[in-house]
Amino acid sequence: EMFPYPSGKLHVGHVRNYTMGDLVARYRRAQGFNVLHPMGWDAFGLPAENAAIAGNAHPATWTSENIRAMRGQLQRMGFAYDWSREIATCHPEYYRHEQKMFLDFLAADLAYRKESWVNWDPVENTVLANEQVIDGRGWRSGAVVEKRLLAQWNLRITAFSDELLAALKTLDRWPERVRLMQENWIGRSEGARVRFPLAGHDEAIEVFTTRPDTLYGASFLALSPHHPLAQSLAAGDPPLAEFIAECDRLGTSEAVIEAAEKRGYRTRLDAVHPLDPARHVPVYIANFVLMEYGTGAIFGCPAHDQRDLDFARKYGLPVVPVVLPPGEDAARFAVGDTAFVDDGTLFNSDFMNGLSVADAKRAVGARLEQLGHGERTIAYRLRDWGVSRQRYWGCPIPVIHCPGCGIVPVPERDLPVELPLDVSFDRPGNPLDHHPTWKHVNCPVCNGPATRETDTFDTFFESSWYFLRFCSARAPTAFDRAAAEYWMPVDQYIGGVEHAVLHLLYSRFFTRALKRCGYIDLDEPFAGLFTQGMVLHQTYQNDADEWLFPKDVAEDEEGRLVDHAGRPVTIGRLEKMSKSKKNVVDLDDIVDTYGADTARLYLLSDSPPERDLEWTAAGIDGSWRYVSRLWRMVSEPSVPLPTAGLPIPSSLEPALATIRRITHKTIAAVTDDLDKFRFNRAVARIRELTNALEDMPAGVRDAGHVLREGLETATRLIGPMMPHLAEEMWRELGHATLLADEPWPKADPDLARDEQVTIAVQVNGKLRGTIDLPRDAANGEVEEAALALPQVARLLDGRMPKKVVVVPNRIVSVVA
RNA sequence: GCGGACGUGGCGAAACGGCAGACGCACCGGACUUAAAAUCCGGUUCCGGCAACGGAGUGAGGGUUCGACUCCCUCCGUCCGCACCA
Repeated sequence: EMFPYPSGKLHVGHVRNYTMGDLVARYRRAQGFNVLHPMGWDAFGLPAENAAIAGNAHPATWTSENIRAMRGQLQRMGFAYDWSREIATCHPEYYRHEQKMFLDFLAADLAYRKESWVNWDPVENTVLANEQVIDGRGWRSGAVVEKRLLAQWNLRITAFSDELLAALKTLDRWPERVRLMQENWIGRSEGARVRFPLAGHDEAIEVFTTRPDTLYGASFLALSPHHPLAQSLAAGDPPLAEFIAECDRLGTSEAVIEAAEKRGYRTRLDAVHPLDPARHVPVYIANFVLMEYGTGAIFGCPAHDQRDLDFARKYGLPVVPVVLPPGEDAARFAVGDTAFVDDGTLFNSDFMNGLSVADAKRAVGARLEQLGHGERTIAYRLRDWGVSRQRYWGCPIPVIHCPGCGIVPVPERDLPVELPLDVSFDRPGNPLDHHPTWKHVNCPVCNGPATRETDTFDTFFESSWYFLRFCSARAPTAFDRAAAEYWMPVDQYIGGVEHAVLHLLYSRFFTRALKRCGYIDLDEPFAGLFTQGMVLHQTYQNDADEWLFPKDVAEDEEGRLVDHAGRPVTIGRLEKMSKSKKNVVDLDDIVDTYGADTARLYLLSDSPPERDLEWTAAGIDGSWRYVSRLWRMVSEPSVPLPTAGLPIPSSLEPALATIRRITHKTIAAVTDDLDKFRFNRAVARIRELTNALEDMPAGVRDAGHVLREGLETATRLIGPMMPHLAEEMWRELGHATLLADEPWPKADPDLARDEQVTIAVQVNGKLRGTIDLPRDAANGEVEEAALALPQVARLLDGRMPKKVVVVPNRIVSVVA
């Protein structure tokens, strides 16, 4: 399972995740697999630092106290982890290894420092993510966010764009949804780079396009405000500088972009059409062109791109169609308010005239390459991963800034660069910057005065390789290669879908980067992935619009919902459990009241594991009743049980044979369900078995043998789900061994096979009755029995059926 | 806008193309109890019928098939991801 951030307390969502993982681990172990089931702590992160700023505790203390509390909760739930492999990423014994990895990435050109445009909050003195900018203002400070060009460390994930995309096909045990999300995120587009020379200058503007076939329809060029050329033009053009500054003020969040009007600034430059030097097109700076994608410049073909069309209409630029829709007349076709973006036949396009879009792309690509004006290429949406954070509670980035030597990596012998613990949080900004001594060091090259990098790694850095550390958690190196190659890849990974393009993509990249640096021969970290649903709960609000905890809501005498002050309470939406909405249940309360097993069983039984689950008081009560019933069945059996281990007599009363059959069918069905992650079905099958055992006929010879087999089977099958009670049941049934060490039961196919089968009979597709026959009866016999049914005979009314289809042991379909 | 998933009783849900609603929640009736809780027994898709039984039914409409919750097409709805990506 994905390891948790030690936020303070385990919540029910965690428990659902870990219950599934524990079930899989225990089930596979019982099947004889060598199972590694580790647990650890993703221990760096913002909440710890915020707690420190609020004056509560030092991040290190806060984090280790949370770990202690949550470890206790995990143990109370009975999750079978190998605690000897426990890791916390905030320990130098852990993060020193990723500092070494970073140095290796630097050497391999997989890490680099680059200036990039970021959202800067001038009050908090830190970079903000796009999500943290609301209406152009910092979400906490309310200050207008500035765009700043800042030097940040990046990991070159784009070096693996094509590999990461192509290898998705090999991840056949991943949810389709997650693979699609990664595919879209990587965003591969085939197209071409085209160079437009600038009229009267030696320079050229390079654009990226997926539609080089529409090149003859070009009527303008547009550059991103951050394009180097735009920046240099702005130096001698104050209105342009103002235009660019205005674009920057708007920020880059999607909501802002959505609302922003498309605007352009006409530069004094014109570009020469690469295929027709006589034609010149105007060059604009436009607010909708992204510097981060393609080349930061586009050519506009209004007839065949809606956005370009809108821009052209606004600024009065020509609209020249070059792709003729099927069935249109070339002489009369004109573009109105809607650009034509589909396939058609090229026209107005010189050598491409008459070609399809696909053929024209090939033709123009070849021509551009021949002329040296461009080349076919592939663009990706994926951008390199910026890992610098202006935060204290993270792994120090192991580099030194020397005024003489520039950026100098910390020599390996000086690792780890330990995070100092004697810091203060009384000033805004990064405590590492204010620390009196920590950042001042001598340059490892020239020995002159220098300073440490005070940014720390994004915490996704730690979680990108922790699974490797688990394979040999106390190794002096990052991991023991042989151990890692024995265990990896992770056979079954379980976690939330929210990491589809974060942790799960970063880890895939990291594994490949480590391979390139010679750490391990491994491409993919996670062979099997399962994304479980969230745990939801009703929300409650009183008439003062205050959110209420479920346990603070009660019913008054008239059955209305009220809070503790008697104010009326309304039921809100079903939502993911969250502290802010207070729709949470306290795990310790649940375990105190019902026990860990009841909680585990409930989390497995009510919904399919990939779907969201609503937590209800009635639901947990229901599981508790079943847990109690199971114990009663074992501790007060309805029929006296023979001693454990005696053979079951081979000839049994038919009623007993039926129960044995159900027992063995249940083994087969539950095994299949667990293999396919259908945990809710597995629980239902076990309940069916126990229902059948409760109907055990009294006073029949050998009933005790059959009941014992049934109860032992139920105990073994349910063991991985609720291990505590299962061990008690196993002992109560007279065994001295640990159930956890018992092998998984095997179904006996001979005992599971039905002797009699019930066959449905349809007439004209409608069910009209059933017939009971011995298993595998001859088709003719089955047909005869079906036609002999009075209901069938009545419908046939003496006629011969037109057709009879017999599906052995299942159904007879009569066409009258 | 692009991509994807999902629509089944009052509710959570089951159903290799083969008896729709397993299992559970809730509810209704009964037993036990002075009473309640717990427990046990029975019922519970809808319509008609005392019943046997008949009819309808898996978001809507069409199609393929002896047979469709399941496969195909169109539409409606809900949810999720991405999105000025050139």
